[in-house]
Amino acid sequence: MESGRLFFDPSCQGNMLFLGHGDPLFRGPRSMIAMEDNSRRRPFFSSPDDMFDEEYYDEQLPEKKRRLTAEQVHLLEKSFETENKLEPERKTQLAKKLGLQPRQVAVWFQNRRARWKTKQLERDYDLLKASYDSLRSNYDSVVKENEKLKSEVTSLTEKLVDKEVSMALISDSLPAETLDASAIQLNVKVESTGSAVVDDDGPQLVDSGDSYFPNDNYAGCVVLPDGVQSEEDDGSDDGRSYFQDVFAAASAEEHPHEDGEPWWVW
DNA sequence: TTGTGTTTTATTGCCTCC
DNA sequence: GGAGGCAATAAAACACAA
Repeated sequence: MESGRLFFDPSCQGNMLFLGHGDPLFRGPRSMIAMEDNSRRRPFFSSPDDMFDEEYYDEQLPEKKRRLTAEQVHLLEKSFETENKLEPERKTQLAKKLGLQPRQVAVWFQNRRARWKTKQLERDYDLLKASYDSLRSNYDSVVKENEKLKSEVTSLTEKLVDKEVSMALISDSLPAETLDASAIQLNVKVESTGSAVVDDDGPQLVDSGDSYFPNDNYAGCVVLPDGVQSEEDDGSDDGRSYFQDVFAAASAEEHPHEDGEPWWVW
């Protein structure tokens, strides 16, 4: 780039350069002291009055850009903390106080806002990532639990089918009263495994077509074993899973402005 | 000392607001 | 239309490892 940038170095006397927006920037005396020693560096202007001292326009050696002194930066930072926008009056006051051009103060604030914004974005990213990680961890544990419950259902179903087959065989060869007694016995045994597959009311071993699940909580998120059909599986399912709801809820919580959109679409 | 990556200062061009 | 803000960018200044 560097089109139209003019540096006039006074080589210790003063300098002038033209900045954007038509602002001529006059630079004050510069020292030859090494840059690493900030405290000993001289500012662009030794005083506001120097800026308009004619002798600064005399020399025209190429100027290099110099950093603000620690004190200047400190004051600018303090001012930025109180208000990150710069109204004209404050700009003029600050410039006078610091021995800088108002344009320099404005540029400093502009760059400072840009740095602040970058940092803010980083912070937001970290927060979002932490939130995502936590949600992901929750999701993983729920999936694990779901898998565990599914295998439990499969195992219990297999046991149940075995018993039903046995009962069918027995019922062909035994009198009715013996069969009733066996059914009651079987009922008690299954109940003792901790499963809730049998109603408290009494023997209900005959396949009634009812769901194995005590309530609707699992509908839609548990895949039933082959041959076992949920009562809810009647085509009325709207296709939304439990996890979608969870994520939708989490999404709404974190991003109330995101109108119903799931988090993974952002 | 030098090469390289980062930070700071400054410019340019575009946009918005009054 | 001018002033001011912002994004993108250049380039000097600086830090630091090899």
